[in-house]
Amino acid sequence: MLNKATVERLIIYNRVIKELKAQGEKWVTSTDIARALSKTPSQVRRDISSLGRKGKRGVGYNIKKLINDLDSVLGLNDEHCVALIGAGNLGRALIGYPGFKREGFICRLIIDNDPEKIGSKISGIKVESSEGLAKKVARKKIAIAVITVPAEAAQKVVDSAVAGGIKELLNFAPVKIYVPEGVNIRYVDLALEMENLAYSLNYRKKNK
Amino acid sequence: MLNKATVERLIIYNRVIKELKAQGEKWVTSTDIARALSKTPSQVRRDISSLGRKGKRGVGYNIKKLINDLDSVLGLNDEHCVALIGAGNLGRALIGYPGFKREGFICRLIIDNDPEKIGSKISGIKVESSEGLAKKVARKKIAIAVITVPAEAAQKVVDSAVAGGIKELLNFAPVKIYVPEGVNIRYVDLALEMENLAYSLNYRKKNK
DNA sequence: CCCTGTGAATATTTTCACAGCT
DNA sequence: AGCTGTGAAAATATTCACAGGG
Repeated sequence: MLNKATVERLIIYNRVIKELKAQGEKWVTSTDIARALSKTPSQVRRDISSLGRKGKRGVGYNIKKLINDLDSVLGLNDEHCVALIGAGNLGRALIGYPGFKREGFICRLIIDNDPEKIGSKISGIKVESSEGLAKKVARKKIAIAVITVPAEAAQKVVDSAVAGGIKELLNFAPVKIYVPEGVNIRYVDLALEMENLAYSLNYRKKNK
Repeated sequence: MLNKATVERLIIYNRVIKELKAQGEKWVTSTDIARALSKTPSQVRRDISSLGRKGKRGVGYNIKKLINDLDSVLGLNDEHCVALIGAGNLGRALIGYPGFKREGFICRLIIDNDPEKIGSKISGIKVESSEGLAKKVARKKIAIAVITVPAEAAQKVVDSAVAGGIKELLNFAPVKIYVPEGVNIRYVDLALEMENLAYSLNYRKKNK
């Protein structure tokens, strides 16, 4: 298991290299990648060597082979079934996001408890209530749940999703969620991002 | 300047403690906070002591004073003027997000180049084109820009925003943005989040 | 000669462990 | 007795620097 920071960097390397491939490049060096990302070449080499891939000394990495390895390690060769839990503005924005489908994430289930939304369709998928969520998730073999419900509803829907067998979650609700050992939950917290900016703004002001 | 990881934790401590305050608590210990966040008490104490605040040995921290210090260090006592650049689904979701205003972030400028949107109002603010963006930003004394334009437009609007004096940006476009020394840009990258989940899903599958 | 792969060195972050105040 | 504040230790992460293959 690679560490979190390494995986995040590998994902970005993969993007950059795919960009180069699209431009017709065949080889890339650690220095090229590093420059595109404001990292050190040494770190790029360390990260790539953790994949086991061997570059050619004096030349660099073969782009095609490197992308193969990256896609394979990162799990981007298969499609992944996703459930969207919470069909508000944010949820709808995510589903409509072009990178979503392109990278192999297929939304197969949309859940919302607003009676006005239940039964309507979003991007061709019918909105269902959270009644029997665990079963719905299991039946559709959902692998990833994206949580965009209000904070107070989040723990409950996560519990149901986990009961339905989901082990990978992306949570947008600004609240700490407890999951059993072995379940992976990532947080995207917009207020937290904004507050980070407020901190550095404030720091700047105080130390002017 | 506190390090990034410490600031992120302090922001969360602040939330947890405000919650406790709302429940009528007057004192909190490092262990209480740690438990709510799955961190170690030792780390909580280190983080809080980096604020300079002194707790009471044998008792813990006075919640009211601690919140004061946190709000003051984190810059949450003042309001911050925000520009939303890109008024698509995601941008509109952000502006409508309740935590946004509550935490003191006021949207004062909305930019979009879709002719259908220009002149219309979102949350009471008129949508303007990106023409003369630097001046618009400077005139309204915007401190923070939230970038939700498509990837290919992102670098350009960031350049204008920075030319207009903005030093704090939150970027949702899935592309590396170059900013001058001294400008702070944070990334929220939904595809990256999803790909992280794909990695651990894949890892799980391979090592079953 | 150029660039990788990697041991060793360095830097950073987290945790331990305990003295000391209330 | 209980919990903080903090040196010191441990664990992690990053960078240096160079041997060695193409």
